[in-house]
Amino acid sequence: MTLHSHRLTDRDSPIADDGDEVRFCSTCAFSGASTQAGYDKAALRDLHVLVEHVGPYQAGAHVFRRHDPFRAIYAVRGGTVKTVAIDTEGNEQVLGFYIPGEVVGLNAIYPEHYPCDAVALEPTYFCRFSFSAISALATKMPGLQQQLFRLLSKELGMTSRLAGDHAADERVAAFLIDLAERYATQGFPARRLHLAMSRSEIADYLRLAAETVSRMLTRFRDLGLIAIDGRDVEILAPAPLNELARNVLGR
Amino acid sequence: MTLHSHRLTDRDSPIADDGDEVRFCSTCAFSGASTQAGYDKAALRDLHVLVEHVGPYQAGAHVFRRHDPFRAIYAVRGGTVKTVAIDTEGNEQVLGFYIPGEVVGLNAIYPEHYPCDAVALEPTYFCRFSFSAISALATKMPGLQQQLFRLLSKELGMTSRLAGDHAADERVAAFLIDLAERYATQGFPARRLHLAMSRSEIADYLRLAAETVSRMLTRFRDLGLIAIDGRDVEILAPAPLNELARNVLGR
DNA sequence: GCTGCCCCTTGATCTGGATCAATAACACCG
DNA sequence: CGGTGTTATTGATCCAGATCAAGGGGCAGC
Repeated sequence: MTLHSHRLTDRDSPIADDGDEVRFCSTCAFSGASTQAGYDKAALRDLHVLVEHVGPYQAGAHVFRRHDPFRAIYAVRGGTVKTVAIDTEGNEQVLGFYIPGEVVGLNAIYPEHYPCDAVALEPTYFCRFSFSAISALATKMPGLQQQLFRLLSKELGMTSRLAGDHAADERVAAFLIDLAERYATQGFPARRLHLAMSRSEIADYLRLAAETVSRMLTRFRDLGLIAIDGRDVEILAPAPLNELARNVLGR
Repeated sequence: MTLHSHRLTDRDSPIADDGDEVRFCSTCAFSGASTQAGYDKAALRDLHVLVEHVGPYQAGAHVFRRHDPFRAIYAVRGGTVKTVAIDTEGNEQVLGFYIPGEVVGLNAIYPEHYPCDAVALEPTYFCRFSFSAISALATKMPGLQQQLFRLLSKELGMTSRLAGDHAADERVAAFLIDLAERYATQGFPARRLHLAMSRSEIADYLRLAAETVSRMLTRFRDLGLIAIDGRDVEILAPAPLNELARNVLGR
């Protein structure tokens, strides 16, 4: 039905048609910005004008690197990205995974340099927005300003929930539930999901060992909560998973 | 020299004089907003008009509670606050400590309800800003908008650094260094700090047990890195502490 | 000055998840 | 196809920090 669910089944045309700008934007992270506070045609055109479509970035390619000067934020159009901070001992710390409709780079506003790397996990396309341009535009478009505030606040909430000390099973359950919900928001089926990231990347995100993630998934499978086929996961029993995830997701 | 350092030595007059609005604002979280993009006198007056001075909140008093509808953000004027999320098992999860010049409540923008409690740790005063009013004003005052973005992004960075998996000694060192630096930013002496929070609150913030925090402080003392007198801490050897804190603080 | 209540420290044990180690299941490619 | 590198699973052991337990110390109220 939507562009995104279409993409899931048609890997040969992985991005939305750029021709129809308005329809394109309805699937994007800033869709709410225009419709919210009354539809300002001119402002909406400004938003479309300042966007640059970039990609594809192949799996493993860097979208930006730590210490690069902050210029732009990236809305994922298709594909998946991770943001990673690598500490002095070389441990990878995954800060987040971003799927279509989500925005990468907001944590660079304050330091004015990206504090982490952004790496594509599969061929990935973005809308790139110059931050100075989009914040200038936000001045004329209260809905856009509001949307930026909301995006930042949302990510803040997500990050602090992840920061809590939770048992491994709760973390893994929360990861699955959260990802499934985010895909659902973008119009993907809510029960089946494809993990673009490795077990070890999930572990680096959840602050667990890859072995622990694997064990938890196996346990969930043995309990009949999920079905696993490599990186394809089907959620069979959302209720008990939600129960596990509850504390992590703050409900 | 500044109002804040004055307060440290004069506990009887714990807040800045409200009479001199401009001087007051020069110590506040939004000081950069006005001076940044050219000084707009009218806009600055708007900012002063929309602020409400609230407090004191006594130690233990709630500033807002989880699930309260989000209306305002609070800039700490004097005192200390913690934000806390309490999970279903009753474990306290401290999300942050806020000292004068810092802003509480930004994580409520997206959910539109406060996702945590805010509790004063000592008698505490705030500037309260209606969020709808301040974001409306931000539209006319690019510097203010920028400041809000920066505050959100800064907190995002802080939270995700805390979320990393770091050893207990690294966490505690980072806590001390970070707090000392934040006090220093506000004009307090950089080497001596008074902890407004208990060991157990520090532990709930760092995701450690209170006993572990205590042991780490003792270890640092035995190593000659700090001097401890109850809740007063003096940093004797910043270099090794910084070294420990490095990975946590992302340097 | 005494009493009760926290908060803090210190010591002794326990445990969840990390780490180490060994296969197993792939995917890619010549 | 089989070979090779990568990713995932499963089992065995270990350890940092949690938990349990027992004082010690400050301070408010009486």
